[in-house]
Amino acid sequence: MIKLRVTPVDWKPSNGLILEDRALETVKSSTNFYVIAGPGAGKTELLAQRACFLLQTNTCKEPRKILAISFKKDAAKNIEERVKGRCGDELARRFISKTYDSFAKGLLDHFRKALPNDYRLSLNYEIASNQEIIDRYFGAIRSLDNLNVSKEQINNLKNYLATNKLPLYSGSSGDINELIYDIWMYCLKGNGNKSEITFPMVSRLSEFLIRSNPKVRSSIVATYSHIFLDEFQDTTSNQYDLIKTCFYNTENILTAVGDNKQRIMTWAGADVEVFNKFEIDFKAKKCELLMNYRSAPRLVEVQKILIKKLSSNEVNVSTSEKWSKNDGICEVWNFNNHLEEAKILASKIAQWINSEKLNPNDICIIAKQQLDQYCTSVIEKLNEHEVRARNETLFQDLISEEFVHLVLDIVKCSISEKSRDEWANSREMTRYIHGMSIEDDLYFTKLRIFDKNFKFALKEIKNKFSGVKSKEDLKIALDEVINFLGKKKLIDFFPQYSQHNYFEQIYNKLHEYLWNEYSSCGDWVYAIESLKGLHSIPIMTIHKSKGLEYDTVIFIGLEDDAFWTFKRQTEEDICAFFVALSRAKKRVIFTFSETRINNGYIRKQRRININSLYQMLEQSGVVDVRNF
DNA sequence: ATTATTAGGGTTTTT
DNA sequence: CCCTAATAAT
Repeated sequence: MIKLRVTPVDWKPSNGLILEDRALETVKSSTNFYVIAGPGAGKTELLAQRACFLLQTNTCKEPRKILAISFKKDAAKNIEERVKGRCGDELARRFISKTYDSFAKGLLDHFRKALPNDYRLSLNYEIASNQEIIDRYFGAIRSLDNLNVSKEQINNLKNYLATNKLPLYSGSSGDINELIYDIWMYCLKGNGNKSEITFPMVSRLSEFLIRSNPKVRSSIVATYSHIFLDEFQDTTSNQYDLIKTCFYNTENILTAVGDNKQRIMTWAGADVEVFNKFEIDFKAKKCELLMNYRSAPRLVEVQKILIKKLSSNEVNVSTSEKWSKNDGICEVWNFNNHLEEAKILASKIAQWINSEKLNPNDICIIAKQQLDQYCTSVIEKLNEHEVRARNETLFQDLISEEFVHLVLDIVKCSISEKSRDEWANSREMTRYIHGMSIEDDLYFTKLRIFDKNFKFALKEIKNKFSGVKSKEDLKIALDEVINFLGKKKLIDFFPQYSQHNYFEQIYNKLHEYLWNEYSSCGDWVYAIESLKGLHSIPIMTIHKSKGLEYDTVIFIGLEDDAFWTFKRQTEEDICAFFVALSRAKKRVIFTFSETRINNGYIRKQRRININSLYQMLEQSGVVDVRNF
């Protein structure tokens, strides 16, 4: 096979994308770098371009790889797709995009036997939540009585479990260190010889085994020549320790990107100092980007006021040339009560969808938290306008599963001829699952047979799905898909499904949710698209919205009650507000309602504690709308 | 049995 | 912060 190589000097960003000079420098950099850039600056795009540069110029020398680490599965998927799209599947095979947890767990599973004796883990260990482990420990092993530990320490116990590097200090009888040590030992010993640990513990074990085995470490160092770290501002000490143990004082080149003004996870353990640590430990150079390709100029003006407040220096953010100077709408809408709010929002949204030809998923409804309390009425009123809106949280864990995607792709391309992407994806995926390798001498013969079987299976699947009359029928049809893939092969390919009932849980949920969609429209293609969220307005918390963008954002409830943490963590809450605001490309509406139902009580809403947020809006010329 | 006090929840991802 | 549920005190 001929491989086209580009010299670093000749290399140009693909898709005609223009990068700021500084960004281009980072893309081609051969030193450790960190990129600080606000919303819409193209941080992820920069990483994708850099991956293309490294692969296309063979700066990341074959067969070495690029390791990209993100927090969320969809973010990891997103950057992987961009790289595939830019430089093709062949080169993208050396681009490994993972979440922190899958990276840590992958290492642990591969090198489990190299764990130091005291921290041996059973072969088929299980993942549990912090709370589960703590509850079970105090339920079965120990009472709280004979402990020399404060109440606060007990409350924060779940945060302490994986705070420190291994090996643990075993403490003295009854104190916090001994307690933590004992819980660790309880987890490792586990239930009937099956260890049970949490994800943060996975990370700690992984870090420990790499630190204590130079050979393991050097194999990681040799595998990856370049490392990308996305959303770096939210990195915890635990995660940073793992990265540092792997790559400190090596030839590997690291690139971290992030934005301190979008740090909204310190309450969950994000390390405020992480960029400084990175700068010192890895002698990393800093690069600041000052473009906002996402938001219209009026919205960027509002963002600038917040940036000034958060960083106490003026930042001159530029906007994309596609906008006119006065583009962008930011308003506060005031209502007497939540029903009036729901009614007016729904009719306005329906109007936008019709007059501006927006898709429902060009619009996002955001609340600080407790989506049921803030958004139920709007959903009802939107339904009256035949606009669907849904709490995205309820679907996220389902639709982010690779296996769910595969099943939906297979069903869609069996039903509809116009599904080339789905066909190509599911064919490739199924080939992998069935263990077909291009290195096999009989590959092409096998491929012919495979394609024949695949075609036949699609036909069978189509028949089954076309005949579905009830929820039970759907189960039979889905089983047909699983049988074709082979449940065992599926589990071998996606080892996470070997956890005791993880697979069943997801499969049952898929069955139920897909049935709900199908029974309301009677069309499989539409049902699948709906399940993926293509026909509804997503509703989410600020935290979920991080990293996403929409034409229009409606933030419901810019009120004291929603920002009950404001006094305690003012800066973090201003960041949260900034994140919500900066999701919008063209228009963002904040609502304030004089009263709101909370747990069945009508509560008067105020804007006293969060007055500084309103001041900033006012300062940037945002108007309070009262009459509609 | 009634009232006073206290603790907990509410923003998160991950195989 | 501010509501609820559980527990303690009267």
